[in-house]
Amino acid sequence: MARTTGSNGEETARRIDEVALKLFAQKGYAAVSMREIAREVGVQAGALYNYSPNKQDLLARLMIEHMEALLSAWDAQNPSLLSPLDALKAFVLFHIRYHVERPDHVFISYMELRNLEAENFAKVEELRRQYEAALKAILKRGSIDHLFNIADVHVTAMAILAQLTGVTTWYRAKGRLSQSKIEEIYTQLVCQSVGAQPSEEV
Amino acid sequence: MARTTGSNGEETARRIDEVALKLFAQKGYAAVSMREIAREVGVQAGALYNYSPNKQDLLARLMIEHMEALLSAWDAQNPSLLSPLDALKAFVLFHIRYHVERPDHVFISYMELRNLEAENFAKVEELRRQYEAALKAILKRGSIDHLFNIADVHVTAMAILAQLTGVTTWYRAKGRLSQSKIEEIYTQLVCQSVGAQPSEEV
DNA sequence: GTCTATAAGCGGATAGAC
DNA sequence: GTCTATCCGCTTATAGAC
Repeated sequence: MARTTGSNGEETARRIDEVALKLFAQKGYAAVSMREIAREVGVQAGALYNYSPNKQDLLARLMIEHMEALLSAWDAQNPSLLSPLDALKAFVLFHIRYHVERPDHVFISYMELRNLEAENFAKVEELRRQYEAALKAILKRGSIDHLFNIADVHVTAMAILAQLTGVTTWYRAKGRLSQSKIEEIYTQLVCQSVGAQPSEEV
Repeated sequence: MARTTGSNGEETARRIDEVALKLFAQKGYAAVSMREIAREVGVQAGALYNYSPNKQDLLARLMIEHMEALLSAWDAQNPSLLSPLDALKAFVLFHIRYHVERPDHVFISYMELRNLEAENFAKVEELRRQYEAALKAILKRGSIDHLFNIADVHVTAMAILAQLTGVTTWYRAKGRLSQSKIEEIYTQLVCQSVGAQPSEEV
C-alpha cells in the first residue's frame, strides 16, 4: 500500500499521532516500535522521522499537548466566577467528562512519565502541578468560607484527583451505569468527602 | 565478580526477585532487559534462567505473590468481627500501611497488567477482584445497617481504592506530613465520603 | 514526503563446559 | 548453579534515490 505519489503530509501527521497514542496506551511506550507505528499508519518506518526527530519526542509531544489542552479547557470554564461548592461540582463533571472522552491520553500521561527524559518530564510535571493547583484553589476557597470541612487541602486534592481519574480504569460506555449516573454518584461522593452541606440538586 | 564456586541458589533467587521488582517499578517491564537484571544481581544473564523459564514468568510471579500476600494479610485482620465503621477504618489503615511499605509491588501490580499474557492476567485479576470484594462487603454491611450513605457500592469501592492507592504516588517518608497524620486525614476523608456519622477518635 | 537499504547494537533465550 | 559463547530477530535511526 505504498503511496509515495499522492502522499499527504498533514494527514500523515494526524494519523501518526492517532496511531502512536493508541499503541502507547495499549502496550506501553517501551513495548511499541517505530516499525509498528509505521505499519499501522501505512508508511515505512523511515517516514516517521519527517514528523518527529525521534521516538522520545513523539511521546513527549503527545503528553505535553494533552496537558496543555486540559488546562485550557478548564480555564475556559471560568470557575472562579462560581461559589466554591458549584466550582467543585463543575470540576468533578469537567474532569470525568474530559477524561472519559480521552482515555488513551489520560493513560499515557500517568503511565509513561517515567519514560520521559528529564527535560520533557519537567514540562509535563509543571503542567500537572498547574492542574492540581486549580482544584486546590477551589478547596481553599471553600475551606476559608467554612463551607467545607477539610483536614488538609493538599491531601484532599490528591485524593479527589486519584478517585476521579480512576474512573477511566473501569468505566465502559456500555456498562451497568450511564455516564451521567456515574457523574452523579461521584459528585455526591466528592461533596461528602469534603464535608459540604447536603447539596441542592445538581 | 564471578563467583561460580561458592554460588548460592537461595540467595540468588532472593536477589533476582528484589532487583527485578525494583527495575520493573523504576523503568517498566518492557524497558528492562534480562541482562540489566543480571548485571545488578551480579551474575550473567544465562543464570537467570535457572530461576524463571522466561522473563514473563518472572513478572507474573512477582505480581501474583504480591496479591496473594496482600489478601492473606487482610484476612488475618478478621475484619468481619468489627462493626462496619470500624472495619472501614481498619481497611483504610491497613491499605495505606501495606501499600506505603511496598511501593514497588503496588506500582508494578497496577502498571504492568497489560504486559501479562492472558493466563497470568486472569490470575492477577481474580486476586484483585477478591480484594475489591473485601471492601465492598464492608460497604454493603454499613449500607444495610443505614450507617453509611452510599449511592452505589461498586463505584464507591472503586473510588476509595483509587484514592488510597494513590497515596503511594506522592507519599514521601520525609515529606511535610507524617504517615500517621496522612492515615488520620484519609480516615476522615473516607468516613465523610461514605456519609458515616462523625467518628469517635481513631 | 516517502521509499529502500543499511548501519550498529540490543533483545530473549539456549547449549554446553566447568 | 554459573559461566561463556552464540543464534538470530528486532531495535532506533540515518543516507540517499525518487
